[in-house]
Amino acid sequence: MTVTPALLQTLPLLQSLPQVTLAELARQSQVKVFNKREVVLDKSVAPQHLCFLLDGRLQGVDFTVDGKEVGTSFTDPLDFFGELGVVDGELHPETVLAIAKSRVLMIPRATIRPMLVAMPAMAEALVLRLSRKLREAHEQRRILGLANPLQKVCAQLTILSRNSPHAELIPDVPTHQELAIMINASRETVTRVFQLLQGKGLVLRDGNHLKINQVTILREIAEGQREGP
Amino acid sequence: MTVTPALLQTLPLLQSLPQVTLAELARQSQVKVFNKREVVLDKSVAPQHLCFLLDGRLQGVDFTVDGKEVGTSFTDPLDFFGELGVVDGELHPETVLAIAKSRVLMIPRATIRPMLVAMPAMAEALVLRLSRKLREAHEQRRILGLANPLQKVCAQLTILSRNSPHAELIPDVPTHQELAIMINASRETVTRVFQLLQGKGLVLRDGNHLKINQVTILREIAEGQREGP
DNA sequence: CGCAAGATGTGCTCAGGATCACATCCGAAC
DNA sequence: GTTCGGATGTGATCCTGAGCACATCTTGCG
Repeated sequence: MTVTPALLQTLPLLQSLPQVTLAELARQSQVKVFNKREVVLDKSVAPQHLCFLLDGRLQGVDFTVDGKEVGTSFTDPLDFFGELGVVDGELHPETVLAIAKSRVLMIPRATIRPMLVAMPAMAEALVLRLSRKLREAHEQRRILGLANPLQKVCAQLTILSRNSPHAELIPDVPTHQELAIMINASRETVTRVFQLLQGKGLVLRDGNHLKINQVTILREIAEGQREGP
Repeated sequence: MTVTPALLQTLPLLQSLPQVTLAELARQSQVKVFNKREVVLDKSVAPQHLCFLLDGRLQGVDFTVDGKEVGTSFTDPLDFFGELGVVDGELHPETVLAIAKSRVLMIPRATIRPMLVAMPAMAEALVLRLSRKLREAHEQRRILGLANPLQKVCAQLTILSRNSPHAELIPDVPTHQELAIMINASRETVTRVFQLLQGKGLVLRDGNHLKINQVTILREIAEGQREGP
């Protein structure tokens, strides 16, 4: 698949670049398609590309020695990932998996890294995004401190909904298992929470998507201001 | 207390700066002393300073509505914090508390922010440090997925020891309560784990410090490769 | 030196969620 | 349409760590 400068310009990180640079980047970039469950980036390798998710959904996961999985992040379309390895040359801290069919744009490290440090506008955009990622990590950590699985699920759904183009609809919604590892809960517990939420008409499964009826109520439950028995 | 350029030069982030700039920064900076349990940075305010910990130890904490506390990070001497607000102007995501008597150097946002974006060497240093903070957040998240409190405590101690000047000695060691909120455990559980570790002679409390006998063994326990019955 | 506050140590109880074991259900591929 | 693998739904059991209630030990401080 060919990459056009116009496509690159839709990516927030690259918006400050002049057309000529975009054209050059486009020539060096490639797009790969990943099916559900395919590995996009492995924990044991140093990423050689800065990656942008065009569509679909990815999840960052990590494994403990006994095989248990923890989830650290979801990637939404247009966001980038793999930047840690690009920046410092170290390994990627987590494995990135496709949890829905996804298209990923990849720009070689050798091309993009010099720009990231030499062009102040790009450096600033990178710093701002890294800062937001840190804020997201804090927020995710906060969820893990919540009192019960109901609150945790609601908090996680709130985040997913906030990052969606339409707040009331979460596209390519993660499976119960994928949600479970994000909030340190078992798959069955997440299923039981969903039964409760669906019973109350707060969420509705629609094929690959999840409709949220009132995000506000979910947020209130997450905050512990509303009960769910 | 007066701030000297020589002091500033000991800080990794500022090492690339010329003497004249350091002198100017020194004039604008101040050092504050915080006693144990004092608030260094509040979650509800946008930081107006880039802060460097000179000595002591700080902890980032967050609160849930029901008053429960979660801990997100420890700050070791010479590291900086408060950069998120400096960079993007938003609120600081966590409250930073002194958990030991600490000295903090503060540089006004208005002075330092322009340098951070305009000087490529500083921008790169900032990007590298933000990247490392993200890696640290991932690692902390990983700990929360471990199977039992013994493993979690050992993993946390391993990190503290790794960041110490001497791997075998953790200065200003956090209290059981402070450790507990980092690993999502109760204070009592952490106490019981410490009893076990001390009984085996793996760690030794020495006033404000903690001596670690063999970091390797701790790491093995954290990895689940060694039992602790 | 003695006091008070905070930190640590320890037993007991109990609930909540992990785990296991299945029974559906659904959707993609053929 | 059929089939099959993954996803979801649900009960029963068990066990760990939270929570409570104290006792004891440190430490800073007047």
